[in-house]
Amino acid sequence: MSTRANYKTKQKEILIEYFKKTSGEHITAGDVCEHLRSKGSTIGQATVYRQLERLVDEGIIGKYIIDGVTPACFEYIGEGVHADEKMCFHCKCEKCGKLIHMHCEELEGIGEHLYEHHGFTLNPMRTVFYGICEECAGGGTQA
Amino acid sequence: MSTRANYKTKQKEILIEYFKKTSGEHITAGDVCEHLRSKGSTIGQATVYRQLERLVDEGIIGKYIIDGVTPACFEYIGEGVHADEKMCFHCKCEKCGKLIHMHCEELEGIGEHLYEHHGFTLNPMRTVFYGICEECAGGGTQA
DNA sequence: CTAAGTGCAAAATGTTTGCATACTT
DNA sequence: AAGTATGCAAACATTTTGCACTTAG
Repeated sequence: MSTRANYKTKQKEILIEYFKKTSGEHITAGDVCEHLRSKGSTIGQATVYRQLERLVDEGIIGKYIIDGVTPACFEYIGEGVHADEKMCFHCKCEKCGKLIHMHCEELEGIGEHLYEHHGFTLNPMRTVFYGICEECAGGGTQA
Repeated sequence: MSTRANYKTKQKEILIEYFKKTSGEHITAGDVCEHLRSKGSTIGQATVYRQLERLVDEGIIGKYIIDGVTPACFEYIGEGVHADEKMCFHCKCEKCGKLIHMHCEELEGIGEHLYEHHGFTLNPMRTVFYGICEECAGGGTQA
């Protein structure tokens, strides 16, 4: 957990740039590879995965596991900034598959509750709420 | 979503029995196959996966996605009973990998909150909270 | 008898790993 | 120069799928 040499490589820069640019979007490892390929600045997928993992560790991006079949997706968080400031939660609709961002103070409370009452330090970055989104629930039948 | 003939097959019975018996435990598809193999009543893994999916649909078992690499795990919920009664949440420790059951009324509140304020119908069955468990956080260095 | 479920094995997919090479410091 | 990151391709693990056969209704 500390064997992090952290060289400043071109590939890492590119990845960070890409995530910074797509801030707010959910990017999969595949998306990254594809995007890079189309940009000419190809990066081996092994490197992509390795750097992604590292960037998550460094808190630069967040990783969200959707369902284990669908590839995990990543999202820019910030470089120096700490996530506490945004505390962004995610909700995944089980019907339409949509991933919803959610900024909510009430929800932030659960983090505290979990800590105070259960000794569990919640990582909102990785936690995804599953359920049915408004459209799918109310709307009725959907795609 | 309704092409469910639902025959009463031996395999299905066996699976339900197994989950009923292991109520409270987290079982992976692999666990099921392995267990069955050792019991002599082998069931093709394709069937296991297919039935597991079905049982989840029927609300007999719940499915929990852990990290996308680790196999998904399942857990008995009940046959006639509806999950609302137990509202069991799960917390996954990112360090030791432990999956913690959690019965908590406070947390149940978030379901309501999500619905009332965000129109999102939470599925506690599939939602897993990620973070660091008490032992790993307080204890210090761990396995 | 007909439709549905089963089982085998192969396929598909996302992610990880080994090793030689290129690059950072 | 020494150590790290990269890249390719093969390896892995889990889950899905095709198809012939068996079973439930």
